[in-house]
Formats: sequence, C-alpha cells, structure tokens
Amino acid sequence: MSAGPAAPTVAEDPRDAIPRLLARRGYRITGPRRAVLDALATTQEPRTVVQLHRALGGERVNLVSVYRTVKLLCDVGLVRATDAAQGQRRYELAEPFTAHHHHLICRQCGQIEDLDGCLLEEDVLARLGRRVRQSRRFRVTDHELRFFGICRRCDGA
Amino acid sequence: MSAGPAAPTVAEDPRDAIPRLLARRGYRITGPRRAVLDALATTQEPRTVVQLHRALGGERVNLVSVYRTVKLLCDVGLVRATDAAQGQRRYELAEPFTAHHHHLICRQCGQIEDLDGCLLEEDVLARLGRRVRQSRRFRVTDHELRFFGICRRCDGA
DNA sequence: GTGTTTGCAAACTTTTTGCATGAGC
DNA sequence: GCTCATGCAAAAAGTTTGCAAACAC
Repeated sequence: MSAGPAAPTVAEDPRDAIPRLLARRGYRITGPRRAVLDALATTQEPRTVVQLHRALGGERVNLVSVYRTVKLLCDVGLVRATDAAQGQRRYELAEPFTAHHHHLICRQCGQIEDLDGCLLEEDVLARLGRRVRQSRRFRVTDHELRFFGICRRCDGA
Repeated sequence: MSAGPAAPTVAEDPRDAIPRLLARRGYRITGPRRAVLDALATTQEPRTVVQLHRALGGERVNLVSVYRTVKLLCDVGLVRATDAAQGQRRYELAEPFTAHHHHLICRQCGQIEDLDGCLLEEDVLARLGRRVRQSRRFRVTDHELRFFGICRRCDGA
C-alpha cells in the first residue's frame, strides 16, 4: 500500500500504470476509460477509434467517449497517433508502455503491423538529430520508420 | 558554355512528363488536371487537398475535382499520400518526380518539411527488406523515415 | 457534495457519389 | 461524335461540441 520505489526498468502493465498516472494528474478513473485502455493494451497494432469502439463489445461505451478518451490520452502523452497511408488516424500506447518499434503498412488494404525493435543505430540517429537541429533548427524528439508494401493476404499467395 | 546537362538521369519537369504518362494510359489532359499538377509541382512540402485547392487560386477548379485528380494520380502511382501526425492526408509527387527524401514533422503545429536525401544505407535497407519478407511474408516496396519534434517557429526561440 | 465525465443529439469537417452538362481526343 | 471529365448538389464518413444527467472522489 505504500508508494513503491520508482522502478525505472521494464514497464509494468499499462492497465495499472496509466490509471495511476491519470489519477496523479487529477483525472478520474472511470469505466469507459478503463475499457478504452484495455482495448489499447490488448492489441499489437495501432487501431482506429472505430476499431477500439468495436473492441469494447459488451461494455456499451459511447463512440464519443472513445474519441474523448483517446484525445485525453494523447494530450497527456500516454498514447500516440500513427496514421496509415490510407487516411484514418490510428492510435497505440506511447513508448514507455510499448517497446520502440516500427510499422509495416500494406499499400493495398491499409493494414498496419508492428515490426519489433528499432533498426537504426543509436549513433546514426544522434548524428542526424544534431545535423537537423543545426541546419533546420528543428528539435527532433522521436522518429518513426515505416515500410510500405504488400502484405501476405493481399499478395495473392 | 557547357551545353551538357549537369545531372545525367535527373527527371524532367513533372508538368511535362506526367501529362504524357496520363495520356499514354488513355486519360485526358484537362485544365483542372494541369492545375492540380502545377500546384503539386511547385511546392517542396506535402499538401492537403484543401491547400492544393487554395493554391489553384484563379483557376476556379471545383474542390471535388481536386479530390478526384489527386485520387487518380495516386492510383496511377504518380502521387503519394504522406499523412501528418495531425491527421489530414497530404500529397506529394511520387518518387520518379521528386528526389527520395524524408520528413520533419512538428508535433505542435503539424507542419511538414522535407529532409533531402535518404539517410539509410542501401545495404541496411536491403537486408531489412529480405528479413521482413521471410519472417512476415511482407513485400516491402518503399519506406519512409519521419522525424518528429518541434519546429523553429513553435520552439519559441 | 462537488466538479468531472458520460451519453445523447446535433453541428461541423472531410471525402465520396449521382447525374446532367461540357470538353478532350 | 463519342466518351470521359467536370461541376453542382447531396450523401456518407469521420470528428467535435453543448448540455443535462450520472458518477468518481
């Protein structure tokens, strides 16, 4: 029951950690918020608001509340938007709660898959960040590498 | 003095090349299509349909026609969608007509800048493509590297 | 009990579609 | 001249807002 030592190592279950973070900021932990969080935590791939809403199934949460919850989580930095080439915005848990990774995006059906791990070397990224900061005065905070192509389902195989 | 072109294989003006490619495929070369093409060819950064429409200015082209033209050009592969973190879809000329490059995206204002050149090594990409193809049966056709952060205007400085 | 959050309805934005007129080849 | 492309209106899809009731703290 006492506040534990901040274990800065591997992230715990986001379904415990995120409510705590929200509460600490003064937000209330409600059914709809837990439900949306669950839907976000139980998938490997970025989901649209409608997909999240559908995933709630029996929970009977209003679509608008899903929009609002996702927006809240994004504002607070716990969720990130990663949009497909096809247009709909998709959301996934932000980095402390999800391992750094990149995406495979099918040009045909728009499906997004996660590609575990970062393929870019630390030092290459650092060098680039410095370069961009000097030449463009753009302060890089993070990056994303996306691979486009044809997924196995669309490939006819 | 030297009459020789400095760069051997650099693409010619897309405003000439693209209409020819469209015509070869049986599409008609119309005012609205030329206008949208102009708007795409005269910018360094990916634009939304509304921005393209605004850029047409005096041309008096219907917004719907801009949508349709952009969609046509995408379908034929001459234009690519690259959407911002903020949600709106943005379009730019595809690779034969624009040098391979990546993007700087401001998390605050959504502005997208081009970052010339590709920063990834050829062989690294090739290795990755092979790996993904085998393990996920995903056929990579192209990639995009995006850097997120704060642009100079939003950085207050 | 108090103030935040939810659900519902409705507004608003973005994108697509149907159809008659107009333009390219 | 025969189609294909455009403009207009309207529909569909996606997202946001206002407000009273419900719930977390």
